[in-house]
This record gives sequence, structure tokens and C-alpha cells, in this order.
Amino acid sequence: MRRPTIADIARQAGVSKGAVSYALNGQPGVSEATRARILAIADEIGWRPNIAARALNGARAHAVGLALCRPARFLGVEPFFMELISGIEAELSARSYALLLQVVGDHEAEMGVYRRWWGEGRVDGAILVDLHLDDPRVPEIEEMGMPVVVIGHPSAAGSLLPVWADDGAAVRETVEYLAALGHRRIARVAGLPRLVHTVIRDRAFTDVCAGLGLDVCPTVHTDYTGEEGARATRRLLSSPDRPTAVVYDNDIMAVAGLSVAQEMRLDVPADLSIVAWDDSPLCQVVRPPLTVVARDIPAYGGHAAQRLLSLIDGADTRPLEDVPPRLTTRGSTAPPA
Amino acid sequence: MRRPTIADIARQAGVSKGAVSYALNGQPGVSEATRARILAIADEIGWRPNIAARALNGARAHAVGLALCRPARFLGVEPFFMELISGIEAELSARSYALLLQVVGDHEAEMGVYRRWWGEGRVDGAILVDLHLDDPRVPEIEEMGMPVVVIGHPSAAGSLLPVWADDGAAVRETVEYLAALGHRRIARVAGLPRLVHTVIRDRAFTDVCAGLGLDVCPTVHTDYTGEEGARATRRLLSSPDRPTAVVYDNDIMAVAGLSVAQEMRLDVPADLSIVAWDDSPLCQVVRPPLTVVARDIPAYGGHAAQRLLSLIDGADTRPLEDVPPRLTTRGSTAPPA
DNA sequence: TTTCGGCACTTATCCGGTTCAGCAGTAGCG
DNA sequence: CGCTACTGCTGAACCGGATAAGTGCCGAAA
Repeated sequence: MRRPTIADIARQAGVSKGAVSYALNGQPGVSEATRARILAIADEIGWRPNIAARALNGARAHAVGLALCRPARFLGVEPFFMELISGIEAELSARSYALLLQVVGDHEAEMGVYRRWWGEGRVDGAILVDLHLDDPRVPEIEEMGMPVVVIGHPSAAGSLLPVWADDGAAVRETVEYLAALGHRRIARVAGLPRLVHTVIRDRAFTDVCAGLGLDVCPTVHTDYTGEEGARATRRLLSSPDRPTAVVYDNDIMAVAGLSVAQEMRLDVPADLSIVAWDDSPLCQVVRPPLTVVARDIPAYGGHAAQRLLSLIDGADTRPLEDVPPRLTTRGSTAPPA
Repeated sequence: MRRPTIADIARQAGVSKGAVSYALNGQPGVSEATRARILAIADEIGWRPNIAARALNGARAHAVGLALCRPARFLGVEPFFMELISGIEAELSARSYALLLQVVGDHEAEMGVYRRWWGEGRVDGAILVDLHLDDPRVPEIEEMGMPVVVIGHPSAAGSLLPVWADDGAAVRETVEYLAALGHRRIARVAGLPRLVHTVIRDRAFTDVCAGLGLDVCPTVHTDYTGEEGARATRRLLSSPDRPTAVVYDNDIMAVAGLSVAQEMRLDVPADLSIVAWDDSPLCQVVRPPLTVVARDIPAYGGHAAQRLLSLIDGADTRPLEDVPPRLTTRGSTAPPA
């Protein structure tokens, strides 16, 4: 049951290893007749190139890495990562690249994983997600010299190649829509305050609220879990001048917020409008279905993968701004009572 | 910026490549003084073994594969896979194994991926999920000779190593609990009918209902999506002798069912009891929080990874029956009105 | 004093591909 | 006819590490 090698093919075809290599790689140097014979034999005995041997010759590892740095219980919650991964993969597998995945606990462990992968020659590059403010990973990766695409805003990506979407524009669209419905008190239940995209959304939210002359526009930060989303909602809805609309930073918190509102005998959307970030089946399954800021996450991941492969090939390395998220209105938003 | 090799270390230490190799691998053949000097140099210049070179010497690839064969949009929905993956990873990374992940569209593509990974020497083994009835993948993998752990029932795993949990027992526990509450008409909204675990749950459900002498116990099959869960629920609740309890095969369908019930002005749990399969933050966030059949999915994945690594090492290859899922009661179940 | 054993290394080979230099054979051309 | 140019192939080196087979040297036992 030994794996066949090009030496086996060479023996059967009665030529040298070199000739077999040329034939199998579409290189000139063998006649068409010989090439056809070699290919037929290779196919017959089920030969596959051994990537280890190829990689040894300075060739690509034909794999890229993705280390996710969130506790397992948070990862399972949001469809975001799974969708992102499938988008990345669709692109990678079309080019016969493999994805190495690892879930780690903290940034230090994450960097350890990247160092190992890169040092061992396991990957040709990686995708970095969840940028922090003053993210220590950026300078460390720059020093490593590993090709990396950052899913996040260019302002925090250093010299790494960013792929990002204009979250600010989506926040503005959402708030303007709510203001047009007549809402004057809009609250935001945001994610982790140290994440760059949270900061960007925070700033856009504050700016557009001020620009529209809205009354009070509190932002509450959470860890993205339903519990904290529920707690934040409870606090907001208990305040004297409670908001008439709440914008959430993910879907699970929005659903939790919806439950809290219904528990407090508030009608959604009559008494409270709710907007979720990132669409998911979840948002369409609850009553009323949630108005969401939707983006094509698999496409987003696919673009990142494309850019990374280009970067690895030494080609086109310009930053890519993806299409901005779009507001999709459903039953959870309406003019305030 | 070339990656350092043992030749670099040998040059700096003034010894041969062989000596360096012995020193770095803890083999006898070098003095402790030399070993220490070599290790210090290796550490200083940041040397890492090139896995490609190691693999070429017949060593392990130190990676295992997982190909998921479900459309991307279904994958993101259920926390199951993400939790399973993080559990697998926790075990793998502790042993410095990497996980190769690929999302594919159908079984044929999945087998292509396994063939390529195995043929190219990229992986030492793989984990197979979502067993079908008469699954064509089982005999094909048996023929390939790749070490594989199957997450699923032994009856369908052929000669591959199964890791499974007793779903039937959990179904029995659930139905008996509902019957003890006084329910006589219990329905089941199941997943894809071709999956082995669906069949096992189906049979257990029918058997225990018959054993308890319950009135009508319909099972409706779906594709696991919220839409189909909602549709099935609507149909069940519109029937003349509608069930007083529904057991769902995942969490998203249970939540969809809850919304449908509330839309139909049925009180949960007074008019309808609901049980979900697999716990998730989602189940705790909705009102009322859902009674669930819970299992420790990360642990499950971890056990599968352990078994696979044992199998690769040629050690302990007995099937593993994991702890059965346990019923966790919350607010969505009560005696029928 | 010789011999043997073992330590601490070196040298050479191998893994499975890629790639380059070289070398027949032949066709083209003056 | 002789020279060049090209085709189609061979042989060997090489990638980075593992490892079997030496080799030189020292100390202890006969």
C-alpha cells in the first residue's frame, strides 16, 4: 500500500525521473507521446504529488492559516466566523489551497501559532481578524515577514494588507433611517470596546447622532454574549428617558434584547425598534423578524482569501474596500408610538 | 530573512548537521555540553523544524483533516460544528497537531478532498461526520487505508473507529419526562431523514411513544433550517388533535417553533411544551428559555481527536461511547393545560 | 602493551520531488 | 559535408532533516 512516487512512474514508463517531472508539470522537455504515456501511467496508479517533497524545493506549502482568538463558547454563537470561513474556503479550494485553523485563547497563543506555522513552513500566509487598538500582533507579524491579510480597517493594519468594509457608513444609514422614522432617543449596544471596528462604529454613531441633533444616544459596551446584551437592554429600558430604538452589534444580543423588551411588556416595534448587526436565520425566525445591517460575509471572506493568494504570489497588493453593509428593514422597526 | 536550517546551526556551533539533529531531538550521540550549545544557538536564531523535510523521512504530517459537507448557510446556523471544532482543536493543539478544514458541497467533493489530502501526505488521518445510511464514504475510506474516526453510530461506521453518544437514551429520557408531566400527544421535528443519527432518534422516539401507550406521535423531517422548522410547527399546531409538546432536532428550529406558537397565540409552556436538541446561548436568551437535550460538544470533539491520534499512533483503537446527552429543564416545558 | 568498548562525533545516504547541465540524435542551412 | 540549433531525454545535485554506518580517541581491562 505504499504511495506511488514519480520513480515508480519512471520505471514503468522506461524514462528518467526528470522526464516524468517535466511531463507531469506541463513543462517543455518531453515529446507529446511520452507525456501522454506518463500521464496515463500516473493516473492509472493513482499518483499524487507529495507536497512535502515539493515544499522542500522552496515551493509553496499551499496552505494558509487562520487563528481565531475568542473563547470557544463565543465562537459558536455568532454565525459570522463560520460564514467567513466557508467564504475563505470556497476561494482557497478553487485554487487547491488548504486552510489551517486553530482556536486559541489569547493573542500570545495566537502569535505562537503563527510563529510555529510560519517557522515550520506549514503555511504561505495567514488571515488576521479582530484587530485591537494598538494591536501587538501587527508589528510582530511585520517582523516575521509572513504575508498576511487583515480583515479590518487600514488605519490599524500597519503595513499589512487590509480588507475592510465601511462600517461607519452602515451606522450612519441605520441612524438616519431611525431618525427619519421619528426616533429621537437611539441607543447602541456595542461589542468589545477594544476592537477597532467597535471604535469605528462608536465614533460614527456619536457623530451622526450629534449631526442629526438627536437627544441622547448612549453606547453600552458588552462582550457580545446574549446575557450582557440582555443586561444592557434592561438597563437602557429602565432609564427615565428610555430609548425608543436600540441598535445591536450582533444578532444574538438583538434577540436577547427583544426577549427583554417583550418581558417588560414593551411592544416591538411600537414601543421599541430593534436593529441587529449581521443577518442570520436567527433574525428571521423570531417575532417580529429583525431589521438588520446585513453583509455578504462569505463573499467578504472570499475577497480576503483572494487578496492573500495575490499577496503570496507577489501580485496585486492594494488594499480592498469591500461593499459596505446594507440596512435590511423587517418588522422590528417602526415609528415610535 | 531566510528561514534558519540545521545547517546554519551546525556552522555556528562548529559541528556537523548530524550532531545538530541528534542534539535537537534529544537523541544520544552528543555530549551534554555540545547539546546545550546547539540548543542555545537554535533558540537564538529562532530555528523551527521544517515539517516538509521531516515528513519526507516518513514522519507524520502532524495534521488531521476535517471536511464538512453542508452548505455554508446551514453551517453558520448551528453552533454544533464550531463547538465541535474548538473541542477537536483543543486536543490537537496540545499535541502540536494542526487541523485542516474544508467545507464542501457534496460527498463526492468530500472524498476528493480526502483523497488529495491523503495522497499528498498532508494529513495523517481524518474525522468523518454526518454519517448517512449506506454511506458510500465508509467503504471508500476503508479502501484508502487512511486512519479515520467517525463521529456517529458504530452500526454505520464499518471498520472505521466510531465515537458516539447514545441519542436513543436521550430521546427516551425526554419523552418519558414529557409523559410524566402528563403529555399524551408529543411530536418530533427531526432533521434530515438520511442521516444515521436522525434514524436512530426516530426509532427511539417511535419505540418509547409506543411503549408508553401515547396517543399520536408524528415525526416530521426537515433540513434543519428555521424556515422548515417553522413550517413543520405550523402544520403540527394546525392539526385537529394538535400535540401538546414538540421535540426539535436542533436549537434554531426550536426557536422558530417558539415564534410560530406565540404568533398563533399559544402560550409556551402552558399550551405547548418545547424541547430543543443541543444547548446554545440562543436557547437561554429567548423567552421562555428552552428546555434542551444538552451535550458537551467540545468534549465530544476532543474525545474524537484523542481517539484519532491514538489510531494514528497505532495504539488503543477501541470504539468510544461518550456520555449520553442529558435533559436540562428550563421554562419551556410544563404539564399541559 | 595490546586490545577492546564506548563515547562523541562525522560522513553518507535517503525521503520525493524540481531543476539544471549535459549529451545524443537529427534537422536545417550554407 | 560540416556546422549550428533544437528536440528529447538522462544524470546528478539539491531542498532540510533523520539516521545508519563509519571514525578517531580515550580509558579500562587483560
